[in-house]
Amino acid sequence: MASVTVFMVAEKPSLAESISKILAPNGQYQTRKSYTPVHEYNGQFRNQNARFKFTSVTELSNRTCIQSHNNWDATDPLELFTAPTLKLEANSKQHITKHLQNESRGADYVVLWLDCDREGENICFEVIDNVINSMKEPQKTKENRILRAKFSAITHTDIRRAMDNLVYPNKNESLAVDARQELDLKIGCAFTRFQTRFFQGKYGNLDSAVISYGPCQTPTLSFCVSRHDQIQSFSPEPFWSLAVTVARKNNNDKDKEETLLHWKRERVFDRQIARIFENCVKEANEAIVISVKSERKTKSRPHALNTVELLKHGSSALGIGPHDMMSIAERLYMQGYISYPRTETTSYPKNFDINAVLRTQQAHGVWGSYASELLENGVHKPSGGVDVGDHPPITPMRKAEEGELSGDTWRVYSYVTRHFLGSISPDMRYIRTTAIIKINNEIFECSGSRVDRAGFTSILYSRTSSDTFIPEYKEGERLDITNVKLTEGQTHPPDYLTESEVIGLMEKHGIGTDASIPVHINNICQRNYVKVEGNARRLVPTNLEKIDPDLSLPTMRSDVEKQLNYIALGQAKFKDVLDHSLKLFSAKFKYFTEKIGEMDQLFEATFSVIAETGKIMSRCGKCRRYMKYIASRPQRLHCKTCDETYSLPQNGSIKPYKELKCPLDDFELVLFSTGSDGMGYQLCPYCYNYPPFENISKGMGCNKCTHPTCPQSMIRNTVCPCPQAEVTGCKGRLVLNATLSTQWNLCCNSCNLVSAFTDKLKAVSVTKDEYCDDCGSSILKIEFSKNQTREPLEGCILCDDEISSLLKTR
DNA sequence: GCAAGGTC
Repeated sequence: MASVTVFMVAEKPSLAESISKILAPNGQYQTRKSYTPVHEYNGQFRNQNARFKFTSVTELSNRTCIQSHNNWDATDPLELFTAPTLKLEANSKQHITKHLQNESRGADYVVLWLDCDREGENICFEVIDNVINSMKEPQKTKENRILRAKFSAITHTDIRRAMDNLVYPNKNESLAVDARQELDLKIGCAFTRFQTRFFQGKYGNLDSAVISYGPCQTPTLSFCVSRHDQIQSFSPEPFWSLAVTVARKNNNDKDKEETLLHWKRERVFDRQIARIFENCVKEANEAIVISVKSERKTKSRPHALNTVELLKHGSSALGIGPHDMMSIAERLYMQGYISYPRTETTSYPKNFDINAVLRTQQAHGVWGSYASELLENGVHKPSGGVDVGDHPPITPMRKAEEGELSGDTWRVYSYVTRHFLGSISPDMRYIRTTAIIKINNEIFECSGSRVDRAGFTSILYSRTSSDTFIPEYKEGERLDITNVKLTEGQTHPPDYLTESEVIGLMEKHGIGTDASIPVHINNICQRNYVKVEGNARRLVPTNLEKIDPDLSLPTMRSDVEKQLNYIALGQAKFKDVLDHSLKLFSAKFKYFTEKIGEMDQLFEATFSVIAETGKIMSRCGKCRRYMKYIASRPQRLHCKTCDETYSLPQNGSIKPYKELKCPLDDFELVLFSTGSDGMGYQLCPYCYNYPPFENISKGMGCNKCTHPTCPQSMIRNTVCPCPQAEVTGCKGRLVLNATLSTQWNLCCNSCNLVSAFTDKLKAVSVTKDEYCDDCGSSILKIEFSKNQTREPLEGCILCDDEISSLLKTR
């Protein structure tokens, strides 16, 4: 019988392996090392003998970039909304692309085992793009040979069922993700650039390199800010409360217990009225017990552990921030101590072998006997929780003793294991007794509770809740009043949100995912919008937090999500939704830029205007007055008279330099030193050129070898693009310079006009003996720095729009 | 230098 090849792809290596284990006959397969491992086995597929090849992707995701609009200075942010976007390969993607192409060569079928959510569907289509041309008979394959496995848990039944019911990938769901990516990118970039530029040009002590905006990070920040506003606008109110103690009659003095009662009215806000109540109680001779009730109560064991719960507990109880928590959990997972730490699921899947996990902990030095007891007496099946079908809950995978893991790693492992044990332990049971006591006509109560069965609390908490006792009162019993006191208090504002509360709010409003919540919180901390304070880890906004309220509502995200849903369900076209949303946000953006004056007033209250900050540094080449140096990030120079801000190289110190002037533009030079090598560079803050200037200004050509027509430097045939050329008759030629390694610029050797590349470029060179067909200028080759992932450009500096858009002329 | 979403 003929044999077919079935090529299968999972989202990560661990999944390819565990699914192979389930599907391969007798769990037997061969593993071959490649970019990611490939598992192979023989079996049956659609009644044919088949060779299965199962591999995975890791970092396939494409990055979307906005072509030719990377220059912050040359692009109006509003243009970003209509600019074309590009899907570009991440560096390491080249390997995975090749890997997929090689491994799928000659395949008859492709089965996609990517996570069953929209992101997964989107990756399906990326995989398809990469394998389609390697498959046997590519033109025929599209419809019925590329198949999607839909699974919700990594269990035998679920995986087998998925294999027997293969479907087709859903293009609409994938398109919804494409739309989200494009929207997030364009909106994020436009607002971030505008905000950053606007405020950095104006204020001196903004302590952040960038003032970012995003549909997740901004609402996250706004939770913290609205609590801050509540606290600021809070005015305390005085209140009065009655504290009454009673004691049983007929008791000897020595064991006469006094019990503090709780006033049913709690407190009143009027002093006069409080006095009336106080007198009313003071007039009474005794208190009467009206009723005594005992109730059995239970506190339920926790659901199985998911990521959000782990993060919340980490922050509130262990003092470990979400970002650190994830890297610790990641490490524990990689070393095989715990299961996959990114999951939303809070209930153990049906086939989850709880006892097997328990057995791994039986010999544990701390909780081994507890685990054994559970095994003997039977576990308490967890109730409630949801199986989202992504990954099983977070559980321990193998035993680790305290000495084996260090510090926080051990504390996290210990919590994961205790939580697991707690989630299958009996509920906590306690008895609560409440006595209602009347004094004149005022009602008081007191209550106590006694733990009947500690249940899960004995393993999950280091301290189990202790009992509180009250005397065994009887109905109708009369008590002595031993003390009546009117106490005065003040209402307090709510406290700042704890990190744990913010995580809860994000989850509730659907902001971010289990994987990205720590990233968003980390972002707003790192960019100085909030600070984590105290052991309780409360997020307190800094001065940077004032953003337009309309744009920071958590509903911003969910409204967009609604639109995206229509795409996913096939009820709306990708383009229509995208156009609609882009138009909407572009209108919001226009409104925002017009209204920024109002926001500005808020800023003026907390920040000093740039002209009033900084220290005097060097003279401006235009007005000849002194400019001020602003040290807060990003360091820059500001000229008050011209109202201009000039950027400086970062990560180094700036000093005045001998009052020497740049021959090109009259700006005074500064000394830039990085400290690490102790070397200083003399630098013109305006054109970024550095000595020897005399060569440039004399039109001598190369500023390295000083040769007037050095081929390395001179763009031989390129006339100066200076706008005054026709008037001034400038016939200069351009000289190519590089200053401070990445700042490339072109300088006219006659009129000294400088055009600088503001993007970070790896290299700019002149293509030898190639000239533009239209104007005869030299052809320029531009290579971008690594992190830009842009293809090199080649073209004429005067005629090629893309190249000239990279240049800013000063 | 800018988003958010996956993965390592």
